[in-house]
This record gives sequence, C-alpha cells and structure tokens, in this order.
Amino acid sequence: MIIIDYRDKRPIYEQVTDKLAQLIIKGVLSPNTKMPSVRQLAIDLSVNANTVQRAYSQLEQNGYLYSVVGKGNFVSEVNDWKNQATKENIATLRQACINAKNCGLTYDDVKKLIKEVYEEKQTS
Amino acid sequence: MIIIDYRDKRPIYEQVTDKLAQLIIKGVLSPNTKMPSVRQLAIDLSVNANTVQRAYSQLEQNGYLYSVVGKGNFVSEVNDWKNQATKENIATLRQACINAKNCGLTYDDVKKLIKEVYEEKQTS
DNA sequence: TCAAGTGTACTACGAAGATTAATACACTCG
DNA sequence: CGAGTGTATTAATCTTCGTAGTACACTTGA
Repeated sequence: MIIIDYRDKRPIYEQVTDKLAQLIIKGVLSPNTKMPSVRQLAIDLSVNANTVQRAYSQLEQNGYLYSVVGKGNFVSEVNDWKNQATKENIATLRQACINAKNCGLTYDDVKKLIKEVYEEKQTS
Repeated sequence: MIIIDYRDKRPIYEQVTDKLAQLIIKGVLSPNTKMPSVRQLAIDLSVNANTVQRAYSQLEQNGYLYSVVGKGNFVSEVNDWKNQATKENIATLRQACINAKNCGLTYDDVKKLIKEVYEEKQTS
C-alpha cells in the first residue's frame, strides 16, 4: 500500500506521513479505522518503529489521527483534519496579508490579487 | 554601529545582514553611500572577511546594495529594494491565497479576512 | 496475574547540511 | 607596480536532522 522511494530526498517519515494523509483525505481510510501498529508498519516498510511513530505523531498533530495508549492509532473524523488544515491556511494567509500591508500594498492591490486567483480555473 | 550578539542563535552573517538592512530601510545609510570594505568591516566586527562578504552578497540579492569590483559596495536606490521586497510579498500572498482557495475558503471569506487586516491600526 | 501487543519517552549515533575560515585570483586606481 | 577592493574555491568546523536502540507505561485477553 505504501512504497518508500529512496531516490526521494525527503526523509522517510515525511513520505509516510504524506502518503497516509492522502489515503485519509481521499477516503480510502475512513474515520475510526484502526491503523496498523507502529511496529507492524515498521516491519512492513523495513524501517525503524520510531520512524513510523513520528509519522503517526505528525498526522495526529494535523488532526488526521488520534491515538490511544495500549490500543492503537485511529483515523479521525473528517471535520477534525479539515478544520485544522483550514485554520493553518487562514493563519498564513493573514500573515501574508499583514506583510503586504506593511510593505506598502494598498487594500485595492490585494483585492485585485485575490480576485485574479479566484477567477483562475486551474490551481496548484 | 553593529554589535554581534553571541547569545543569538542565528548565524553571524544573518545578524549582520539584518542589521545593515535595517539601517538602509530606516535611511541611516542613504543611496550611493559607500559601505565599509569587506575586510575593514570584518576587522571591526572581529569576524572573517567571507562572513561579511556573505552578508553583502545577500543584501545585493535583495536589492539593498550594488557592488563594483575593485571599488566597493554601495547602497542602492530606494526603489530597487522596495520593489524587490514587494515582489516577494506578492508571490507569497498569492500562494497563500491559492492554498486557501484549494482548502475550500470562498471568495467572500478571503475578502472578509483582508478587510479585517486593513482595518487594524497596529500591525507587526 | 501475566504475557503479548500497543503507544511513548529518552538517548545516542551517523550523515548531511550550514557556517565560518583560509587562500588565491581578478580588478581599480593612484 | 602596489595597495585596496570584490570574488571564487576549497577546506575545516560546527550544528542540525533523521534514524535507530532501548526502556517504560498502558490495555487486553487468556
């Protein structure tokens, strides 16, 4: 299910984190599903248990998982991670806006910018 | 004029870069002023010449300085660095806006956010 | 109760990157 | 030409980061 790409320069825990997050976002792993244990997944991927632990820990911080000591890790409700992601995006957007204001951009400048973005069809 | 703080965890070249940038932004160093030579400033600060060179190099990249081989480094015109800083702010603002759009924020949500920012008195 | 399975905390090692230093080169100008 | 300037290259040192090893704490079922 998960394949580690050793040509990828990013650390393993980050690759695992991203791929699991994708599976959750796409709904392949539905809420309250029990994740494989850190040790089991570590064996499957041939990595250290702490590496998986770190990935799980990140996913928990981002609201994708919740963990119960002695029982395991489970997929969170959709709203949990959706709200989390939205909050962070709002925070960074606000900061970017403040910076723009401080460097002299006017209210109209910024309004024009966001209008452009929202009129584009494709975004990435 | 410049004091290096060794309790500061940031690298020396970054401290020097920031403090010189502040002096330029505040107008203490006006356009076309000749900066101290890399070797001279290195002696004054008791650091290696390359460290100063790196700071100058960064300042040049950000449009604060221009250098002439064999002659020295000089403070740029105000518009040079102002435009540069503005460009970067616009780029990050646009990206933040795209992310917000992708995570489901509506056009009105974003408009409301920037309105708030521009109605605030103090910003940092 | 205990043993197996679970998450977690702590420490340490190794590699990779960042920072600084040493040195040599190229240019300007008197 | 020589002193002063910026710049390129290389090397040494330092710091950070990713990963691994190990021990601890909890849950559950036999």
